[in-house]
Amino acid sequence: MRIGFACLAIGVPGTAIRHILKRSADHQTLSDAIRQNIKALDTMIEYCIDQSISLFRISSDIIPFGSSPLNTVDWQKDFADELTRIGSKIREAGIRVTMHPGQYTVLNAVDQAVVRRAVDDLVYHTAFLDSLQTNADSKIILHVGGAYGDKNLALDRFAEQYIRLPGSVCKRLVIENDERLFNVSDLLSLHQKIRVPVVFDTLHHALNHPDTENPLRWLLECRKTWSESDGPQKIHYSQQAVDKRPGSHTQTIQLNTFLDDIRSWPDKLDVMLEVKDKNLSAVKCINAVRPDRTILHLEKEWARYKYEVLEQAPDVYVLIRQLLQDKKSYPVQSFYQAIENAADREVTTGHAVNAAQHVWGYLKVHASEREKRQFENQLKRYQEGRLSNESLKRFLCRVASSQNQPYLDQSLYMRRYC
DNA sequence: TGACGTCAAGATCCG
DNA sequence: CGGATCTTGACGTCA
Repeated sequence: MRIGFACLAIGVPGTAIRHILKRSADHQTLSDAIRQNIKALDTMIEYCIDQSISLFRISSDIIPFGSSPLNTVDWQKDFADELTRIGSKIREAGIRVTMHPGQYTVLNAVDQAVVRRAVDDLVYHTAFLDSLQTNADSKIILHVGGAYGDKNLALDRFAEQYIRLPGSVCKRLVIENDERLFNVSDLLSLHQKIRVPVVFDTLHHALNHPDTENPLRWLLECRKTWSESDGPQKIHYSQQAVDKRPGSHTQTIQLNTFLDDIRSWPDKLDVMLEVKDKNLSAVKCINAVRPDRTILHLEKEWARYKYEVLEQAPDVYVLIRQLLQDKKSYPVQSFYQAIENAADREVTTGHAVNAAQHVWGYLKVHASEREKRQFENQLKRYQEGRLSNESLKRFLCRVASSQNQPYLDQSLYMRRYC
């Protein structure tokens, strides 16, 4: 089983995608952003290789206004060398990259102008994957679109538009069940007509399924829609956030639930996680399913999580340190269970002060007298409620960056503030 | 006409 | 002036 994540990596410097607003989308701005975004993709692929993540969704915003006449940049030509280089890296590492146009790309619309824009968008996504020269398993995932009062007519319109698409687009296009209109049964009937592979989305299925829910049965039905050249069957997996709108994704993947859910699944399967903490959940789930993992992998994870856990729950911090003492063990489930528990705690001022002082312990060695005074002052202001936790961390993050402390730089404690 | 989703750009506020 | 914090954007459908 391969497990991947979508679009952005938390706590990985240099992977942020730049977004451009319409009103500032001039040639130079777009060109600069595209150069930066392609560089960010390269960094992201390096990260995937380093973490042995073999499934990754590239953000549709990698080329801002990629399918709009607003974009006058000939990016395929201007960045051909770099794109080819990244593509080779992806192929050599055996990474499967995919893309997923959003809810606003509606191929089955009644309005022909909307259909034209949807086609343009699919052509753009295809052009991007083609520019990397990835093979046919590198897919573009699309929802069927709107119902317009008659689901069957809407499905027919999708099929009509599909057969008109350029072959290069069809080669990559796959369809996904959605949470409201088109369930997995609708998609399988569409497959009967146009042979397009079906991505099974577990949470959408739970919210919108045919008479029999039985997820495993439908997962296996969808499996039949994937041919050899399409690559391994791909599914989307997410969990429902409690007390949120049905369909809202959780902050992190609950590992125990995930392991329960995958128990009956075939081994040769690509699972794209849809979750707020992105790469963090991907690494977690990979560590839990791969047989080649050792406690060294958990220690590496601990280095990233520890200050965050210390801030949330010092007792859990102590517990995890004990958990990692036996170097012959591999307590992956208890380790992540403890981290998930810590994340559910309220951060108290006392704990936050304790964590900040702990981090400062590393920084003060190389800090200037001025920075030392600043820290004492910031900490005092935080304790008095005159400074936010965020501001305090931002200060620590600035000092850590200036000291070039990658260990702290990449700590999740700092992730939102660097 | 606003909700839906998403998160950074852009705007504005504040010391 | 620079950093912190709030608001908007960009898309199409549907209630």
